[in-house]
Amino acid sequence: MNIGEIARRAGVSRSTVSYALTGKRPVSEATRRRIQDVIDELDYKPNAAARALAEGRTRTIGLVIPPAAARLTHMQLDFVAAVVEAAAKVDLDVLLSPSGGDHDRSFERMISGRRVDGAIVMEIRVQDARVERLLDEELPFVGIGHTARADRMCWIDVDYATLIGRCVHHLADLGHSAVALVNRSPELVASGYGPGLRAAEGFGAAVAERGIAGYAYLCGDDAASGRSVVERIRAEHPEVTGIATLNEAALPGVQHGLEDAGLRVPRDVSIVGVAAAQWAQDFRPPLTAADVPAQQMGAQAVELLVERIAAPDTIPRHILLTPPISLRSSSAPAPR
Amino acid sequence: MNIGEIARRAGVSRSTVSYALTGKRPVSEATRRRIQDVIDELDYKPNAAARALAEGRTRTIGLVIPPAAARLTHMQLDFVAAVVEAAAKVDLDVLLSPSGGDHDRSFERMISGRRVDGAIVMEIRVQDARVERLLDEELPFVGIGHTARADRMCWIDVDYATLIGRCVHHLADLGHSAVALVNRSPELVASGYGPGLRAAEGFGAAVAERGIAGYAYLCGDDAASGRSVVERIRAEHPEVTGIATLNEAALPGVQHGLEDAGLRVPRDVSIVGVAAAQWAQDFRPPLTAADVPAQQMGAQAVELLVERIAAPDTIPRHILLTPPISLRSSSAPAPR
DNA sequence: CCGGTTCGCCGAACCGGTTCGACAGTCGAA
DNA sequence: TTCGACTGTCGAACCGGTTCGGCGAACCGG
Repeated sequence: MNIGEIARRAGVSRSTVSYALTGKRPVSEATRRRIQDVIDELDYKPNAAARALAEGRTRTIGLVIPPAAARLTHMQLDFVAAVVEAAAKVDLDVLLSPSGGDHDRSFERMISGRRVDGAIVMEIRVQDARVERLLDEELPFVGIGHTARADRMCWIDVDYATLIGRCVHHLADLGHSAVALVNRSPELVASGYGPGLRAAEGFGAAVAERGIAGYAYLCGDDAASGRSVVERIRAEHPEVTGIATLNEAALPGVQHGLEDAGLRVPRDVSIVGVAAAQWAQDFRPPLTAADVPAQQMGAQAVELLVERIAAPDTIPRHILLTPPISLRSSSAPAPR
Repeated sequence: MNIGEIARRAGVSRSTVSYALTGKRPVSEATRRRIQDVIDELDYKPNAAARALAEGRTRTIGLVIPPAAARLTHMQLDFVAAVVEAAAKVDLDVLLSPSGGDHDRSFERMISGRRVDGAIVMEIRVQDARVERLLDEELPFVGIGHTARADRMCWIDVDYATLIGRCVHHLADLGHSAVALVNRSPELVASGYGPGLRAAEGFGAAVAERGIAGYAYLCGDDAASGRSVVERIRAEHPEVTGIATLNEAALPGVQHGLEDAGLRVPRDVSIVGVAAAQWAQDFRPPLTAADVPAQQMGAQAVELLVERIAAPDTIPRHILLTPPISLRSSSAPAPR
């Protein structure tokens, strides 16, 4: 069931079969048919490893996701699904590597074993060892998020500073005069997670601009942490009536916490977030949020990567997204 | 940067380098060190495609997930994460293929291109073309769910019939005398999705056994469908006070629908489900549910697959899980 | 001192494709 | 009628590893 077998049965040489298959050189219609018939009969499919070895490319892209320990947010999940789908559309396979900031075995295998033609790396840090590694392996890649040295790489990112800023403005417009930011986990932000850092910046700037009180909180990416951050906010700044967040995972906990404190959303406290559209809609009450277009980002990431694989030495392109805020039911005028 | 280069620099033959690397034949300590030094200096990593070609195995497993169009449930998500993690632990890479009941290009590439040593196939149907394909390619695989001819393959499944039965019994124990089943989508069940079929069976049996009224509803896998199924239930059988479900995705909608009807959970209506533990906990109110141990299933699936790759001709093993129901706050005695 | 093991390494073949140079045959133009 | 171009195919080399048979040297006991 290899190419030699096909060649023998069709009475031609192996190279002719190869050319008939790839179309890289013309083959007469008659032989092409004869070969095709044999192929159909045995339903032969070329061996991927052999082809990869000879061609020097694998027709596979790597997708580096956060380690399994940290469960993916809905946004990330939608993104992964979109990447897989977009890749399938252009006949690329997707190899998964669950790798954190430091490159581990899985990541290393993927990169230096040349198992992929390029990679999409999620959850980029401001300083990211994986990016350095990819740069000096000269493997094409696209980051979801960007490092401090943004010009050296292709990336797609969401403008968290602006979005969180808009959340604050939205709350201020509604009359809220004391708001809190529920950021991502301390570890993540400490490790230089861009969205966390930029959300804090954007929050600070917007709060200052509007002259309202703003308190930034870090919060673990889980419901329990969400609940306890509400307790802290209530204890330290009971006057807070608006919450802006990019921490999806904590939100159910935040909700529980507010309930425990006898507070209703949005009557007593408004919540505005940055989240996956579907998820924001299904939240109760439906969440006023900047809907991150994760599917679109996934498709664009693949597009960008394919482009870069084809032309690795061009100037890296960047895409910075700033989706509008969708008004839903979780925000309302401040109580008085 | 290939094995020949290493060999030349270390002053040995290519085969010796190979043996030093794999340990498949003894190499003197002195040469081993010399080779290792060269390898470290150039940080050489063997090319995966070449190795795969020569060895006849790829050190990669395939994970066949439902197509991206249908978003994954939390259960499935946890499962995927667990598989990736478990695979990484034994130095296996994971190749993703989003493929529905009919095998498509991506699936076909994976299987017949021999890109993987084995596969884990999610969302198995009672009759599944992919299973047939895998069987006649003689590629080791593990199904999540089982076909009508269960003995021919390895699988892991959740005993939905029993679990939904237990949900009914739980509701009956609480005094509910009219209950409804919110099943998965009509298309899915029509296509022979085992859990949907067996949930209906289990529901029917338990309802009959307890002598209570039971109504089975199919329901799309999304919030909107959840809302409308509640409307239908209210219209057709207003006496229903208990809902059993395995449709995670519809549940937020069910919740909204009940709210719209002025009904509170669990005061007016109890809900019992089969769902991912984490998700059930974060639901509001926390969901009484049979917590499907998705992480454990993922790990077991990998384990089973590895076993099967090592010994393809043994009798297929099966694992049927029946996790206990965790009591949370969504179920309560029937109102009277 | 000799014959048989054992140890350590080498060379060649192989895995299954792709690709390049060459060559025979046909055709058209000079 | 000859020469050049083009078409269709072949053979061989190559991609970068693994694996097997064999060979020389060291080592052993008799």
